[in-house]
Amino acid sequence: MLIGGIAKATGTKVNTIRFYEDIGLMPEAARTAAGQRTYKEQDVERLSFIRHARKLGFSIDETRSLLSVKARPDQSCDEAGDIALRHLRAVDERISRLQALRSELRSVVAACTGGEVSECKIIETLSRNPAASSAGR
Amino acid sequence: MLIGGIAKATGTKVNTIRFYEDIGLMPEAARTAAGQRTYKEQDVERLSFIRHARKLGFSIDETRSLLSVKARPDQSCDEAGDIALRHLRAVDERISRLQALRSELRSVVAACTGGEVSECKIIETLSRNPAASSAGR
DNA sequence: GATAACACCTACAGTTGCTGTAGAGGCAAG
DNA sequence: CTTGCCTCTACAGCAACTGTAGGTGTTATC
Repeated sequence: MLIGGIAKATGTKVNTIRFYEDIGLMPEAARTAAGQRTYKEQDVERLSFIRHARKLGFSIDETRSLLSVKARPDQSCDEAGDIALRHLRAVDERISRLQALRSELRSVVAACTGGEVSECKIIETLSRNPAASSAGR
Repeated sequence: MLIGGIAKATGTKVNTIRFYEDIGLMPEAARTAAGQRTYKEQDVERLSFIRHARKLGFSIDETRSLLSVKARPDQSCDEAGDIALRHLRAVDERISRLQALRSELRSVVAACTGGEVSECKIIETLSRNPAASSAGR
């Protein structure tokens, strides 16, 4: 199986696969005599795992950790649990932030009366000092 | 007022202000004889506007559009309304995606029994093919 | 055997929105 | 006149890819 095959099988772009190899997330692929990368079922599985983790929003580094946990099947999976829990908390926080943002945006949108800019509450709202309440991180 | 002053006044990093000038989001600042940038109240207001828009998640380009709408106070603010509405929709979508992701993550986390990796549902879950249901964008 | 079409190769620039660093020069206080 | 902080330019780096250029391999058809 060449790189295009594994790309299709996993829904990953070819360049992305080479990128994963560059950064060591995928192992260096075996090559044909002409230098083309070849892959086996094992590689497809690993790449699927990576893509799934990435879709769940795990960073490359977290994905790397999950992979290394996976590689030691006889040890405790607490580490994986930790990573996932930490990530869940981060997602929770992102959702709350986005929800707060949404409610502010909604009131901004509702304030648009369609009149002239000088009367437009959107522009007015944005012109007010935002730094007052939120602690910038 | 020098760049450090406006930086403090708006909670923006100095480098970020220079960056905004580079990309034309802030006008080229007037300079002292020695070449140091100087700012007036007007600039503080513009930068505050920008920061507020950015905190609401508007992209640099959207912010640029909002600024140009702001600059024409005698015209209709429909354009600003459009931008804000489009952005609201995008935020809505991001929230739904994150919520879906969260529920998947929750079940992943709940599946961790603390035992060995070979029994760990986290690793198992991630190993399953993720491409089945979700239409990648 | 020639040619076309397509997959693959390396290497690197570009994306977004900054942030950090290096090395040099300005400016007020002691 | 030195110390210490501010400012300057110019550029590298972050995440996580994506896209491009310019070249080579492979396969199918004529």
